Amino acid sequence: MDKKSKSLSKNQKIVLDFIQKNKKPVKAYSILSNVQKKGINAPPQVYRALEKLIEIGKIHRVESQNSFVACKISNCDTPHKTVFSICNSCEIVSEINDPKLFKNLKDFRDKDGTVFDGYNLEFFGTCKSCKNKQIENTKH
Amino acid sequence: MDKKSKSLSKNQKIVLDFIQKNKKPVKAYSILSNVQKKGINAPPQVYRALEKLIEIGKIHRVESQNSFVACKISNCDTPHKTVFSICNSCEIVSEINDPKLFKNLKDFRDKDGTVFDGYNLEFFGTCKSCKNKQIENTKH
DNA sequence: AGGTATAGTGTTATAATATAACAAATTTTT
DNA sequence: AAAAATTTGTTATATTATAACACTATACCT
Repeated sequence: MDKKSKSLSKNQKIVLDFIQKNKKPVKAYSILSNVQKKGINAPPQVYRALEKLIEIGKIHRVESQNSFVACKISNCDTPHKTVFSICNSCEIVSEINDPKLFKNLKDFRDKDGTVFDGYNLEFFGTCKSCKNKQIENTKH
Repeated sequence: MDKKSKSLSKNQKIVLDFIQKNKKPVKAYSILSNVQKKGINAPPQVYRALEKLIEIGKIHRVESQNSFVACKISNCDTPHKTVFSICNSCEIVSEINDPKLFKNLKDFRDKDGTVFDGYNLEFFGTCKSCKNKQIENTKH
């Protein structure tokens, strides 16, 4: 049994469920309006669930978007160590799981030798699909 | 002459000046209240200046804090490629300029081979000074 | 099982962060 | 000097997030 899978509360389940259903990251108030039929009425209920879900690593916060996305890494035991690629055009976000990069970041320490508890890395660019669309549009 | 140093507008100078005076990152509304005596009256004036200063690389946005900090890298010609260390305790932010890490990030491409225009990396931990204070407090 | 500590809930109000929209002034380019 | 582009000043409002408080459910302990 996984220590982290203590079982979520009602609101935590509702919020996680909604986030997992979405391929793209979702915003807090979008979550709110989508789960009101399930009995979540006010922002603090959403933000509390988000806080907990982030803490246990089930979701991540995409800082540059103020949005939230489900962790895609199975059996994720490393909350607060995240790498994303973000398309500047369609804003789609993918979680990156690159062992070499992961190791580089994990082992990094600064000039003082400080070790870090966590990190968040966001790459920005144009995703393949958007790049293709741009090329389409160039053809007169 | 540097292409980027086109000369800043009045509000841009005022805002940059204030950010550069501060060792810690500053928040937009803190900037506003501190430059009101210089004739900047409303949020949009601050946010516009911030937007431009970020664009030209004079300042960076610390995403996890919604705050803004002057670029510490002399002759910075790489806006949107930033690495910070952030103390969880005192929230002080240092810009990291590590050639090896820089190269790793610059050269990184994802599974599709996509090259990225930029990135933002934020490391979280406890800075030396805060760690020392914690040890002090342990000594009954 | 009963007591108590911990975590979660529901609610109202409000704080903090950020942008839209528009008219006027300034600077840059031609 | 006219046209174009940028910056300004302003009001209003949108978006994101938290404080505070009373209450309820769950876990945990001997």
